[in-house]
Amino acid sequence: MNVFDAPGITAVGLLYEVHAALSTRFAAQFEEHGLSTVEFEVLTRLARSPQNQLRMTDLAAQTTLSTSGVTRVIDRMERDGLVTRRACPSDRRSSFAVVTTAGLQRLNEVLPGHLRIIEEWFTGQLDPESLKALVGALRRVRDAVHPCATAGSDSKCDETKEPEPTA
Amino acid sequence: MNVFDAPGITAVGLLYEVHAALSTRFAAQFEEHGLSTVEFEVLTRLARSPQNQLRMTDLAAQTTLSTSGVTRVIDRMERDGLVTRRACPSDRRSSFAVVTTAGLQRLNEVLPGHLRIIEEWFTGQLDPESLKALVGALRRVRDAVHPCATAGSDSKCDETKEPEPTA
DNA sequence: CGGGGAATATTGAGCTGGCTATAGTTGCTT
DNA sequence: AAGCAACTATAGCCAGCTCAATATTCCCCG
Repeated sequence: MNVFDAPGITAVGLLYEVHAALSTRFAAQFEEHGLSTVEFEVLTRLARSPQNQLRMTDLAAQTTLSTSGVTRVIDRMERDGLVTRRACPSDRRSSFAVVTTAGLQRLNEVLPGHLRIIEEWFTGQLDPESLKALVGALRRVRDAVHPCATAGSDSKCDETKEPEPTA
Repeated sequence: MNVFDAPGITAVGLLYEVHAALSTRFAAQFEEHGLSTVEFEVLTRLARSPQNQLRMTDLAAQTTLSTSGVTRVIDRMERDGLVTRRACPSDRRSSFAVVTTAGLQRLNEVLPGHLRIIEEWFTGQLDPESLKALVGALRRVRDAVHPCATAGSDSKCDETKEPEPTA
């Protein structure tokens, strides 16, 4: 009847609802372990990077934060002992954020519950074919609207840009 | 090999990526018309409500904002002439937010482009069967993790809680 | 070499939203 | 009928983020 019932609106609305529900649930579990969502994201990104480290700029590119946002979240996490800063030997402008053993341990405390929630709230709700269809459709959309897609052969978008882990 | 390649992580990561890409694109278009994402969401919610109005509390329940957040966004939108406050005749504690004709006009300026972006970035990337599968899967997850689902027969979750329009 | 433009991280200023307290209102209960 | 608990909107305070400005460093090109 009205525009708000358009199929596209419904689909996007569902996507937003699921995203919001998952985000809220994830955040609640992160908080049980004294982490915010961005802190978990930073830990994850660092832990899956070579030598458990990433330049501030690259960390910003892999998260939803600006570079100044990264500076501040690393400030907090360094204060809490989860990461440290390390000067880049080859470029004195850059500095690395390195996850500490305490940071890795914190991540290991959080991950099992995180995976359990994903299973309980998301993947476990779908039979394998539906999940495969969902992932396939999302991947197609992602590939089509990926920042690289619109920027053409932008070299900034190299293969190191992985799907965001969960946050 | 490592935990980050678990299927659930990949699926959630894709969901987050698509959500982030759409959010960013939507926000850019909203900004062309001088609206923020929450302002668009408020306009949409009001416009699809009876008499173009909603109590502050109900508006908060239908958005991602707290009640004080709603107070403030309505402050800004009232200042910009998009909505007005109206006292509730039957309950002097409540007040309605009512969308003005200027607000409706602004919404009508934004919506066509919004729908076009949804088509271009999302639904248009999928063949009809894939889109149907995607919507079906999302709906199943949504129904399973919907706030009402965990709260049991919580009367606060009535049928007026629709899928979020797009933001 | 050496200068100008790009890149990098950080800081300050400002905006936005949540949490909590508060004041006013309602309606139930005894 | 009175009191009390719940509800409603708002204001104060604070956390976290982005944007713009800044200082330092790198690189390219003459």
